[in-house]
Amino acid sequence: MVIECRLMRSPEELVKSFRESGRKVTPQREKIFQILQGNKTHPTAESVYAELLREMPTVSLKTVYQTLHELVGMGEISPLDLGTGSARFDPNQSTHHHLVCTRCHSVKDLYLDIEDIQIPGEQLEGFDAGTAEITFRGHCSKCRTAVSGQSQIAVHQG
Amino acid sequence: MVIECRLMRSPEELVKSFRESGRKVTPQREKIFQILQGNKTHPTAESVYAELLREMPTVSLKTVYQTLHELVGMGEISPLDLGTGSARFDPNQSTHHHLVCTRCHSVKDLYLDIEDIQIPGEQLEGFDAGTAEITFRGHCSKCRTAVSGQSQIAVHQG
DNA sequence: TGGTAAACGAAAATCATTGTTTTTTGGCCC
DNA sequence: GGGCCAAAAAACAATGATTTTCGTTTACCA
Repeated sequence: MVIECRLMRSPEELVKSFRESGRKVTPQREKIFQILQGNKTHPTAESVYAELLREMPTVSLKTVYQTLHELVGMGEISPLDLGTGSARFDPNQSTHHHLVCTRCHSVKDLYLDIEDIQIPGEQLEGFDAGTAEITFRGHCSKCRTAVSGQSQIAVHQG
Repeated sequence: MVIECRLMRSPEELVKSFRESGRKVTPQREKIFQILQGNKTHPTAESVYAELLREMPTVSLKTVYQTLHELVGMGEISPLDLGTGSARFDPNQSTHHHLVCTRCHSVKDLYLDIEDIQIPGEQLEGFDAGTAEITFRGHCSKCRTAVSGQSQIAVHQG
């Protein structure tokens, strides 16, 4: 499997693309583009909002959601539901999978060179599978230490 | 990879287990055990509640959530976040994956006989991956027909 | 059979997200 | 540069899923 690199376009290109598709470009939107560019933290709407607030104290969360949805619709970012409570958005559009820490909810990208997974036909029952995401769950290095440390005083928890 | 079969224990065994661990057994809980046993619909808390209501009109949703969480904590059922809006619970604890219909949100179990997936060490960075779930997204046979039919009148939507 | 901690039910609270309404503004026309 | 108008923003109410709170009831061990 060849891994191809597809990142979200640059803020400048997005501005152009927004205008071309009849969308308007506002300072709020431009700033959101910048926050997302090259962002590898798999931000939630809330975390984008928090960063945006630092420069635009009156911006509303609704605006963030709306812009993120526009970007998803245009195929610039991917929505991600990793079971961490809120939706995440990923400007990295390359084929990749995720490591999710079940303790601190951090997410790390994973590039796997795996063969296409074969699904036995009798189990498909006419299902048309377009995408396959693999989510690995466990503990990140930080939490692994924290958990083993913690277990000495709270063995019976969890 | 050998697929081993681990189902939720029977209602009778769960009653015993609840008592042994200091938990109390109420009629509400017993009924929830029965609803879950052998259930392959990946029910949400809400759908368990709906079924429970038929026999116990005064039961509260809170009771359902509490009991489901107890069962998750005891390892009898698995919580499942498949991006369908609400958490689902699966009494089937065998290693399996899921087909999720992006249109009607139905979920189907999938038993894949795949090798353990190798993660390149340099990408792991000390991460300790315990589980790997593969989620296939696409359209179930019903929705496949529905979607292609619909597209003739609403080509520009979506 | 009674005491007590656990579980229950009802309703309010919370969290993530979406709708609604009113006001503001980007981008085109002159 | 000023005006227009639909799109976007802001403020805020509303929704759906889940959790908290709190007063009441109940399982179960003594």
